[in-house]
Amino acid sequence: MIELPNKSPLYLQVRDQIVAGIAAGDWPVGDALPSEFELAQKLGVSQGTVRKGLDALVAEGVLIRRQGIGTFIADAPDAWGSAELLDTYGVALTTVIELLACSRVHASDEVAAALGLRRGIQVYSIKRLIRVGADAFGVEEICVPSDQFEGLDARRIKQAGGNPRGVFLKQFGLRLLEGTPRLRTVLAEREVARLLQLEVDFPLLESIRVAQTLDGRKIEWSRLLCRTDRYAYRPNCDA
Amino acid sequence: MIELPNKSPLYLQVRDQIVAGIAAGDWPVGDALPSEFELAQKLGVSQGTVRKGLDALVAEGVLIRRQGIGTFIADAPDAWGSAELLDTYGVALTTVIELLACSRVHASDEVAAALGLRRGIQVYSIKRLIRVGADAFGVEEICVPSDQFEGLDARRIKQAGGNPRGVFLKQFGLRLLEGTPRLRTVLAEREVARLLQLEVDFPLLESIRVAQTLDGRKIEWSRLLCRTDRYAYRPNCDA
DNA sequence: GAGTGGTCTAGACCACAGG
DNA sequence: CTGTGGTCTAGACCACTCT
Repeated sequence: MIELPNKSPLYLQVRDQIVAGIAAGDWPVGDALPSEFELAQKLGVSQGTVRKGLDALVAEGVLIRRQGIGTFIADAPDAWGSAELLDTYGVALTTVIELLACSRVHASDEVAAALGLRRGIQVYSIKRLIRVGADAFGVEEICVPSDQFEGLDARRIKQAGGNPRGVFLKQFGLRLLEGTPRLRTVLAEREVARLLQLEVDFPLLESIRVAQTLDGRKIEWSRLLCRTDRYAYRPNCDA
Repeated sequence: MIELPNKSPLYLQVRDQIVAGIAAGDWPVGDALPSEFELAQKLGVSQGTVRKGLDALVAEGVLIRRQGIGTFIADAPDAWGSAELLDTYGVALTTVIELLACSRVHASDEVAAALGLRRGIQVYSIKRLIRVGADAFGVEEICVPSDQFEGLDARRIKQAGGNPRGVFLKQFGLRLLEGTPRLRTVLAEREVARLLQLEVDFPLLESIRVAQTLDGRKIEWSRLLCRTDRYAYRPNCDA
């Protein structure tokens, strides 16, 4: 394609061009990319090479192919939605998410370390309650550096159907890929116990993840605390 | 390739042929497959099609490609080895596995249900202790139907370096692909508490997985019970 | 029918490992 | 040097969706 004697394979350069185009907002969410043949011509490579370049993005869930129709920019799935909740007999349950708060706070040392930020820098903290039916299943906290998401607030998240990832993508142009969780069991502290209507020190499952942008910058830290006496949690770790 | 008007794409048929060849023991663990061009000629397809057919198996870890050398049958990774153990600051730790027992027992209802077996049928139960340094981190139980692994015992597992998957593959010709875990927090029962040198009711993390063969038969159930007060557990769920 | 993704080929060249 | 995996092309055809 371009004249630069870049030694990386052409299909990776194609991938990078597409990623750059997405980041630049060439094609908003839901839009179709140019066809594989168009892209091939525009980039000066063959259709097969374009196809291979897009394969990885399709596998990552960034693009969606529909035979006979086109290739589309995928919407941002909810961070929580990428997991499954099972009852004690393995049947999948559906959940409802309730936005509790979105506030600007100082990053805890843990969050700062995980995201490679200076200690005490400001982050947005988004708290959500996850219900299954009338039952409170878990609470989730999401932290992102405030300088990358200036003006984030509960209103904007609610407008996006309560999905922070949707706001990150559509309002701030950042798509996040989930990392694999770090798991522990912890005992419920007072605030969490209250939200989940459990006694203090009830044993909970903690799942901490760091998500990164398409170009590999770690940018979101999240922690899920949930009860697993009535349900089992099945993370899904692609990324 | 073959004359059957099979409507599945050629590269999937190639994949199936290779899988069949592996199952038939055409190439033992560590052996090289014929080159991509040889396979192409033998199967009557082009090299690109063979390559695409092998891609999935490479991604699944069944095959290993080495540029300039060849494509090799991968060894069976230890089920536990596919996870990571982190200390409280995110540094990866190495573990040592100790085989505790391998016995023939009646399947619990849970195991039978997970593997689609008749209730109470016989299974082999393999128990292992996972240490980090001198510290007992967790206990793992693996159950497989006894009729598929006639003659399995502790001696054979020890000969394979304590890795049951190695025995399954090399002695019984069955390669297993890991499923995603179902997670819960549970309280330590007496036997587990004793093995981990913890008091009864100490909160543990439980991770239950079902692994299946290359052709999709669920055949192994495993449960890990581990302490996460000093360590964090990071499963790795590819499959 | 026209346009899209999905597959396949034959042949070419490159990058790498080994004798 | 040869043989391997790894990339790339040009062109072909199929399968699907929409109009």
